[in-house]
Amino acid sequence: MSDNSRDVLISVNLKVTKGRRAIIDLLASIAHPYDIQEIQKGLKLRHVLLDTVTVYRIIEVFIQAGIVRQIDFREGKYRYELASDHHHHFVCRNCGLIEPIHDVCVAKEQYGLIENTHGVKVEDHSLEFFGLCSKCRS
Amino acid sequence: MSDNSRDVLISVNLKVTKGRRAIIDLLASIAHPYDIQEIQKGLKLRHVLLDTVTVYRIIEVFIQAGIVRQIDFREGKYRYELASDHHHHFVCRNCGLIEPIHDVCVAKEQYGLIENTHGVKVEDHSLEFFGLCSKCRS
DNA sequence: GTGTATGCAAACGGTTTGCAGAACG
DNA sequence: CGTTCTGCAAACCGTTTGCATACAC
Repeated sequence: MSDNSRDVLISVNLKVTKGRRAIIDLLASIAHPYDIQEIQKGLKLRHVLLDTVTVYRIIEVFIQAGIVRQIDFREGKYRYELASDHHHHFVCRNCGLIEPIHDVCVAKEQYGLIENTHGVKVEDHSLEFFGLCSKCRS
Repeated sequence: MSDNSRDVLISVNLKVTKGRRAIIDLLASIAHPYDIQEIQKGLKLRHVLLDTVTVYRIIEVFIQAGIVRQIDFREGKYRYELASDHHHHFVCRNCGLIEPIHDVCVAKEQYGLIENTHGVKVEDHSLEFFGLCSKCRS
């Protein structure tokens, strides 16, 4: 288990447990957001057995601490990824392929405008693109 | 019931039924997206009684037809609004207030770039902002 | 008349809650 | 050692499915 996971937890004042460290390591290693089941199975491959409920609770704590982001791909469930690595996704509506979009985020540039116009404080946003992947186009 | 609802249904080749017309009229009248329960209750106030399942099925048909958009505010359920009126939303993470954001949509401008870079066809996107509303800031 | 839309009952999947025991600091 | 985290069982809620009846075209 990486030293990084311990450091991350300490930096946000969370207790260091085996499950929490393993989830941070797992999320740091994946190419696209995982749902709760995938996280649990990924942990199992790493010989870390956590109850589904525990995974939910750890993820919830991580979201509150701001180190994990909750993502919706219109599947009727959420996916999760580390918040540190800000980017968006393209989701194929036919085969479900998920592709990270690493281009400049244009949404953040709008925060100031929205805050001034509406008197709110913007902290986060969701931005996902939907359509057909190259395979499903043909 | 408005003539508009009949016209909309005919224009997308859907059968004209009382429930479908009522849902279109309802969605055309609301200031922010409704969830399934709110739609059903809103219909009840208009003396249109539809089973929950029927509301789900009508909404599903409308999404396929492209006249309704599905929206996620990280509540564990979806909300719906007419697709004709493209805009985004600000959601207060404390009190749940929903505010429409009518500024220019910067996400659509990215479609071409993403399509060229990733070889996909972008058809739609989600873009919602989260934070604290003016009341909850203080 | 034919095919689709609706209502009802039941199932389903993701998520949350309560409580007792285990582990962190 | 006190507080927090975890596991287990059960409940919860949004959503989907199967089938019989009613309605649109």
